[in-house]
Amino acid sequence: MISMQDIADRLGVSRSTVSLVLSGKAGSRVSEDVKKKVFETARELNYHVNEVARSLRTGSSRLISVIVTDISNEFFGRLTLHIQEAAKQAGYLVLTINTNEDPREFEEMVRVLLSKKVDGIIAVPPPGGEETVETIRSMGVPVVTVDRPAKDTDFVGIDNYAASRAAIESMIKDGFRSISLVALDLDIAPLNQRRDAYVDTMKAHGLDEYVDIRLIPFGKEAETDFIETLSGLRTVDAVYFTSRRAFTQTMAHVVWVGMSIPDSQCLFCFDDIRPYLNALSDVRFVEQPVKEIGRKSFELLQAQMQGAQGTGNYLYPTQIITKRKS
Amino acid sequence: MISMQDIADRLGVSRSTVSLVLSGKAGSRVSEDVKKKVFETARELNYHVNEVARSLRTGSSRLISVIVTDISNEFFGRLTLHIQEAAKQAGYLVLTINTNEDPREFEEMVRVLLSKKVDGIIAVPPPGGEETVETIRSMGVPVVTVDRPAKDTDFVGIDNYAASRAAIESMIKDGFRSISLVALDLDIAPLNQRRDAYVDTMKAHGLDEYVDIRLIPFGKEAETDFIETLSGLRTVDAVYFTSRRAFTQTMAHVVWVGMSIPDSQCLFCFDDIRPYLNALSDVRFVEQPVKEIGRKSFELLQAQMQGAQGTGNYLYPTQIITKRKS
DNA sequence: TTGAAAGCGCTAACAT
DNA sequence: ATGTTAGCGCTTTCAA
Repeated sequence: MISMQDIADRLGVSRSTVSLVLSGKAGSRVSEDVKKKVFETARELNYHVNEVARSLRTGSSRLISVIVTDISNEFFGRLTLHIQEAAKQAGYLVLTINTNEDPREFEEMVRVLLSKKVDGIIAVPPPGGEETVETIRSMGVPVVTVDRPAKDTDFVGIDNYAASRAAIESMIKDGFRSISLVALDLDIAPLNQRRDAYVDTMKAHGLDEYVDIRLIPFGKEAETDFIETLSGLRTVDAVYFTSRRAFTQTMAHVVWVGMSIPDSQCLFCFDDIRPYLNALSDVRFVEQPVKEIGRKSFELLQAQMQGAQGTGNYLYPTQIITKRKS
Repeated sequence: MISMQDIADRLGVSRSTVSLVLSGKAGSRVSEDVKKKVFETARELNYHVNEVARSLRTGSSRLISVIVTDISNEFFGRLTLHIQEAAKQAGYLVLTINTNEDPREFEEMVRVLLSKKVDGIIAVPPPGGEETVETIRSMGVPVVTVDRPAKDTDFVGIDNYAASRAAIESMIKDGFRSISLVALDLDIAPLNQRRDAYVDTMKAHGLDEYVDIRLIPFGKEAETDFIETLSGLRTVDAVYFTSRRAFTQTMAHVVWVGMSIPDSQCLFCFDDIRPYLNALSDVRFVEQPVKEIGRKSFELLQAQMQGAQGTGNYLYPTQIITKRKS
């Protein structure tokens, strides 16, 4: 492996001179002549800086981590994508981590990441992950939470309650009365808020009797798990899915249990299901500005890495998309 | 920051002793008494090993990279997930990279990764990325390609030609004759092979006159780009999408241009579209064993990291899933 | 304008 | 059973 020493030896200069030149910090401290020779020799020898050594010396790894619950979930995939784009611009590489909604995995991976000396962490904390977020903070490592807030940290997300209320009201306004809710059986803030807004809004409109909550067992795939969840769902006016995962899992199973979806039924999903717009007669969904959320979270992390305090909440507006088959 | 030296000072032993104990390499070389004290003190001081220093010293970063074209694409999201799971088991962290199908980004990021001293790279090479793969190899860094093969490297994927032929034959067998193909306008091996198999199979069955290829401009989102692609598509017996992205983009736009999908039409997609099974009358798709592909690619990388040569092709069988609305 | 020297935190060969 | 020492490749202060 070629090191700066090799270049220095070749040219009969010291390795500090080479370092100065190659890291662009030479300014007028090194003669143009020497500079040119250093660059030439570096190219000739096919020299590449060893970032590990640099990290050890400078104390900065130029590595951040994005911790999500499941990278194969399209929402988190996009979120990660946009954070990566922003990070790349700023010269950071990103370590992605999946916690699978497990606080122990979260904690374990954070420990590893801190050992790896990441410069910052953007996390979607799993249920019960609050202390781990606190650990990160207490180690003096910048941290931003996304999608689910945590105490005393920058948070970027949406107002789930308000967005969910708007969703329910859009359906009620169009005359749907018996609206059932389908959700993953998962105790996380966004899903809880969406559920609460559903209940409150239904009650506010005198539709108490139609409140109907069905939970999909999380992490299971067996068809039998769905039988109960789906039972009688055909007869309601509308179905409200509180996450895309809830929607796609239901859609994937609905057919296996011999169900079909009535043309008159309205399907409302929290999160983008644009590709389904054509296939069903009345589909609506809440769109989160995931690109903005991703970019903002990196921006906040970067601010913290430059010394900012970081205890703000940044809520983005959502949008309801509606399309009825004509 | 607490270092091994701090622990050594506290106990009046040398830091090599501490290192030996903490890295589990002590064996019988250090007395049980000292071992216990070292562990205790480490806990007390809340010591965590500095992996950067360790990497510099050992020459191994315990970091690998997964380079895909787009992490927000569900197929690649799942692939990444499964690689991460395998990597975590083996004690590696993974840096994910998006190339956006751009060979220049691919090359640039590989340069950065090599500087970061990653122990290995699993890549989905973008079109024109062959030399960059060669660069990785020439630097002596283990590399495995997935989804798209490259010369002289381990490759994991499927037999796209055979799978595509089987897809077309399944439709022909059921009496569909005018079968149109919709694909992303992208010059990459898997898509080309799927297209070739389509043409060949149609011809082999005397359906030359129905061969009809429609390309979706890659990376554009404007509705106008789809008008031409979709024109007249309503009248064919079946539509064959050579990737999920082609399918979802089409489905998302079909409705905006005032189209609908006839009940008699068969939609066939390369890649899992299970959630759509219910929504359309005759949907079929090719399923890739993405979990196996992911795990195998890490396994091969690991073998290379342990000294294996690595020039094998590993093709996995695919499966056709069919569901008609009853 | 350049060089010498120290040191980041760790490991491992070699002594004792 | 434990300590000494050298050094991984780099940056940075201080001296020349």
